[in-house]
Amino acid sequence: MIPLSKDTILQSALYLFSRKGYEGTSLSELADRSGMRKASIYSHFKNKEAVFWAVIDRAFEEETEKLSSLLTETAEESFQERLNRIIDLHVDFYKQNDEKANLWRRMTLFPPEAFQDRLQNKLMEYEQQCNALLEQEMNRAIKAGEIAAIDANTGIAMVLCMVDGLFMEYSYYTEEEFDKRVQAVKQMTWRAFMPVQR
Amino acid sequence: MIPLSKDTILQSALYLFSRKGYEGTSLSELADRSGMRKASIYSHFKNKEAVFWAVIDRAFEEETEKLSSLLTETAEESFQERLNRIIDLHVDFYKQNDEKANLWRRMTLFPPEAFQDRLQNKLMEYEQQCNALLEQEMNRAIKAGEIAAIDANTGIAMVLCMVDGLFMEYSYYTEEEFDKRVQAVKQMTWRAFMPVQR
DNA sequence: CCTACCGATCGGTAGG
DNA sequence: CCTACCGATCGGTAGG
Repeated sequence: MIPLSKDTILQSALYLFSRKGYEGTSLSELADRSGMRKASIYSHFKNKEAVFWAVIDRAFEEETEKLSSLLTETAEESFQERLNRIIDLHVDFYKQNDEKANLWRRMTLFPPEAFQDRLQNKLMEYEQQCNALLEQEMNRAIKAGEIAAIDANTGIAMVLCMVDGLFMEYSYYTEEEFDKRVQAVKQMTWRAFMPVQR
Repeated sequence: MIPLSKDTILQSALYLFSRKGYEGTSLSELADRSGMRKASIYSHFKNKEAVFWAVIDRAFEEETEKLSSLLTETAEESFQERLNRIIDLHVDFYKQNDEKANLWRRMTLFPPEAFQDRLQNKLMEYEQQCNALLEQEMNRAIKAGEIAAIDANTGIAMVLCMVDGLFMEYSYYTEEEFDKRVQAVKQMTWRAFMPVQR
């Protein structure tokens, strides 16, 4: 459906934008990597900005889709299982989509100035979905006595903070060290939620 | 001690590097902001790279100093207090040194390619100190029965992950929303550590 | 601290 | 998809 050479440009752009950022990637690098001359990129995209949005829109679509499938597919599972699932969804994303995860990291923290607002909107949409999944699940688990009676927003804030922390840490620890951290985080997160006698 | 105009360049460079990154900052911008011509920067620094390391070295020195004072000053306090202190040390840093914190964020995740190794070393030094403080304190608190008998490395991993998560979140939430998250994180972190009967 | 300049590279266009 | 080109800007230097 998408012409071969256009798709090649998009793949090369994902690679380069994730490693060098938008401003740090030149159209001639992009052309080299795509096996054509710089000017030829303009037969597929209006300008550099259009390449950017094509890459970003595609990446966001794929991830929001994954999250909403998780939402429907795991409706029957326990809180602890579902909690681990949402952590794993993110951890697997960091591990298996190295380039896309790194692009996400860049766009969250250091968006190109001119694109900041439009990117912020896209990120908020994603976070809303994540929040909804967790809130619904948390309230259900509290009622069932499966976890302690914590304020749902407090619990959600903590889970998302752990996910964000792992997100950062993945890019500067070795894979072995990172896996230890994921285990530690799951264990301690569950300790924070489990019901206790006081 | 440091000549006025040299210090002005360093301040401007911190401002610009934190907002636009190293490669994204041009020497002419830096000159404009410092109230001089581009060529004049070369009377104070050998080249752009030398400006970079002057900014970075200064920022790291200040932060490692703060951490080691905390280590000695709070020796008498309880685990929960000291845990909150180390979270606050970082949160206050994000809030009160906006530019420096943002520079730190950039250098952790997206270091300029050529400087990556030297930066990694500096960051590891800092993390070692943080680790040492927490490990010593955690083992003491476990022995005293003040917290549950968790593996120290597991506990440390969780605290650092929360701090890293807040680090990311500070740059994309409003201050009000962020403060709520800090409170939530402190509360849930303590729940994960407190001793329980099972 | 300045003016005046260097070669290299940037994003983008003309015209085919 | 190409060759050939544009004005603007980059980091850095000469010489004062």
